[in-house]
Amino acid sequence: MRGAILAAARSEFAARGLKGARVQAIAERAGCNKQLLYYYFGSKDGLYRAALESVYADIRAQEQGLELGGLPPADAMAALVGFSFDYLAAHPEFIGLLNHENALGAPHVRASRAVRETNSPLVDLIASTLRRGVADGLFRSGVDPVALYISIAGMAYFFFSNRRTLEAVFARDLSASGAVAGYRRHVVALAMAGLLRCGKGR
Amino acid sequence: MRGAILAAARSEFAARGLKGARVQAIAERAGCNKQLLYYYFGSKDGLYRAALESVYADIRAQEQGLELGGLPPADAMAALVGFSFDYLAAHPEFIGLLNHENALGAPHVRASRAVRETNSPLVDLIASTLRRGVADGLFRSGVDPVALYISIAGMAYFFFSNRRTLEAVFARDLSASGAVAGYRRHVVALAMAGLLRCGKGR
Amino acid sequence: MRGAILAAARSEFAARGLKGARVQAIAERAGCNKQLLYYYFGSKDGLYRAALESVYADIRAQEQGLELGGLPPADAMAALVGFSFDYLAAHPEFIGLLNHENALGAPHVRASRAVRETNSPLVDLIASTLRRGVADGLFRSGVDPVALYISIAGMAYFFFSNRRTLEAVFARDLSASGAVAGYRRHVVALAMAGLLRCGKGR
Amino acid sequence: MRGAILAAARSEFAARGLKGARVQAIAERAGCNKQLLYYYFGSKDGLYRAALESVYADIRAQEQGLELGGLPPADAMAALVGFSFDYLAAHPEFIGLLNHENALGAPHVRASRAVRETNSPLVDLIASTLRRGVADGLFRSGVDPVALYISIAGMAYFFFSNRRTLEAVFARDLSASGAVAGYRRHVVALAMAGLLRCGKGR
DNA sequence: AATGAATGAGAGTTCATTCAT
DNA sequence: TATGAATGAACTCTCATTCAT
Repeated sequence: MRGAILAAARSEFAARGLKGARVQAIAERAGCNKQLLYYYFGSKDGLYRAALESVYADIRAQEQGLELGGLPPADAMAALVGFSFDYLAAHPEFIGLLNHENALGAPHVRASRAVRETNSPLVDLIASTLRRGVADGLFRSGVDPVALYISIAGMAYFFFSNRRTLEAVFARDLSASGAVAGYRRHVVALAMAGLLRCGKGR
Repeated sequence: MRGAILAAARSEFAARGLKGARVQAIAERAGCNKQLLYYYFGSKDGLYRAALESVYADIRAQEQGLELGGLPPADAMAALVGFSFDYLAAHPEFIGLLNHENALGAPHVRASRAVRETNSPLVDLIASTLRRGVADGLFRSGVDPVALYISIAGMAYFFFSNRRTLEAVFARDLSASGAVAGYRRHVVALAMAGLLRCGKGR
Repeated sequence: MRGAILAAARSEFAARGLKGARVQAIAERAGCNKQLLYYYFGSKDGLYRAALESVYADIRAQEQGLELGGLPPADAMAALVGFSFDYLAAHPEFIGLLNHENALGAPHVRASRAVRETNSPLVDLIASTLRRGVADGLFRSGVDPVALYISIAGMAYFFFSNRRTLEAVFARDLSASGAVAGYRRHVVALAMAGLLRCGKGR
Repeated sequence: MRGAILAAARSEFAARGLKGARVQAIAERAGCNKQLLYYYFGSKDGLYRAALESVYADIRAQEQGLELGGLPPADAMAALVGFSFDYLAAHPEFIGLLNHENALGAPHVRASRAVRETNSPLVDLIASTLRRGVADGLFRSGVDPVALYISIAGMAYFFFSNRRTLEAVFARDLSASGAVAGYRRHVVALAMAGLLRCGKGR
């Protein structure tokens, strides 16, 4: 039951934010009554924090499953870009929660030790892959791994996060599987071309 | 007074979204009382729509001011990337409004003819610049202008939109002017390197 | 214009009562703006009083037009009953205004000299007709003219005033002209039979 | 508590109508806070419907308690007229609710199955009593029972419903117990005389 | 673990009315 | 005579939360 409440909370908070979400709606989705949420999580805010931590825990688990050390740097980097894209494609709730949390100024993420420690493994992975690629004479040097992570994630994140307005202003269906796949190729190509030294790897 | 209300609404809706924003707070910021909002805009929703259209009208005006036709393709493209970045840096309200609108599924943007017709000029500019660059043998061919716009905008948008959580998980200050300038250089470099054919333009 | 406002006010107050009526709606019906109502009538309440007095003035004028002195008592009485019925049939606004005024405890009617003096002519007419009929041996004696007026008016008033609920609970259309005419015959017959001494007049 | 709210609602809606009634006032009369009304009845409108149905249920119950089958037709009819009068005398809330409901066009009564089925027993009682009286040669024939019900009820209803304006225009106290009793006698006499064939029953 | 009853705080909206022109 | 701008006062309704069971 606790798990069901948490899952319902993730959806509801992702869709409507902390204040916009309705305790009643979460209870209904979870198939229980409101008071049980208080029994388990103390308050709406407590439930929100738990939901937020649970999505960060999930992405951390997935990232730690990545085994790219054995791959050549270019393949490893392409896999990383693809993973970032695919994870966001598969987890719209993660995007919704982050957007609302950022709108609030991210106080809960700041306050949560568990969350703060989440993304480091991915940046480490990027840093080491970059180093290997530079050492091989394959990648441009001087690329900041954090900046690279942000730009790679941003290309995918913005596509999914702002899909509805983009569809409206460009009069394009960006939800069709073909459109998503096409954009994924574009992102991987742009990122790889942006990293590779000329004359190499193509 | 009407203008003051609209400006206050832009801030408040950007910060808290349609439901989260308080009519009272908007009135206070505008220096009038709540009822005047209803007098001018009919409802909270009507005011929200007006605020949304006003920010789109603003960005359209700025984009139409861009005169890149006379520049060489590479310079034009670099200017475009820079403009996208700088506009978002200067207009956090635009980001806030868009995020909340997307969280709702973008019904107001869909419904607004004025907004739907907004972004085309920029994509046309990208498309013609790309064509010129490809004709010069400078840019890779086969790049979709809409995808390119989304990826360029996304790199900047995500940085500003998710700055707070990124600061928390990477334990970095991304708000310092140096950090912003550094990331801007990264984005321009990555985008240009991603577009140029090798051996050209560098 | 003043007349148009008054007519609009009669409809609106009849339909919704003093508090339920909207100043804005009255102005729209009259084809002017709200502020003009204040210019002419000072306040919503002042307009209400004017509307109330105008309908009472109208019914008084109509009643005073009745010339029944020359008719035989039975004919005169039948004409009176018919007139009461027909007036209410033709003036639903009168009914609406009276209902709402009574719901308030009739403070405006009490306060208005003009209104207080309205109905006397009709009761005088009833009283004299009754007297003549009793003198002729035609009518029962001992009938109170005020009570008679109330019962005669009530039979018609209730029919028109409560028509909608009566239609619902009796599943009958009471608005068709046949239904109204049938009920009118019933009322006249019942009243006349109730007044006549037996063996007389039939 | 639910019952207390319903009773308070009956008074308040009867006195001021659906829109005129104040939720706050109902709550105060019931001795609870506003929100509890919403908890039990969902909305002001829902509470209004419940109040309306409860008064109809009450009058139905009272009517069904009438046992007139064993009385001679004239006595039965006189009892019926008296009952109608006395019920209205004792239940001013019923009158207030009906007046306001009719002013709205009776949408709630129309929509409520429970209410629509209410009044039939009384009309059946009138119809059978009329038949018995006609068969005995006592009553006039050709009297429509529904019309008879409306006229009988109307004589009483109008007296109570419009008492305040009648008092004002006739400068009479119609609220004194003597006045009410006198009018009651008048109504019973007029109705019975209106029904009886001449030479019978007197 | 689960639920009906109850409440304080606050939100959006409506409306009569006034003022300046 | 006519109108745009502005406001105080209320009103309905929603919501997170608590308590007793």
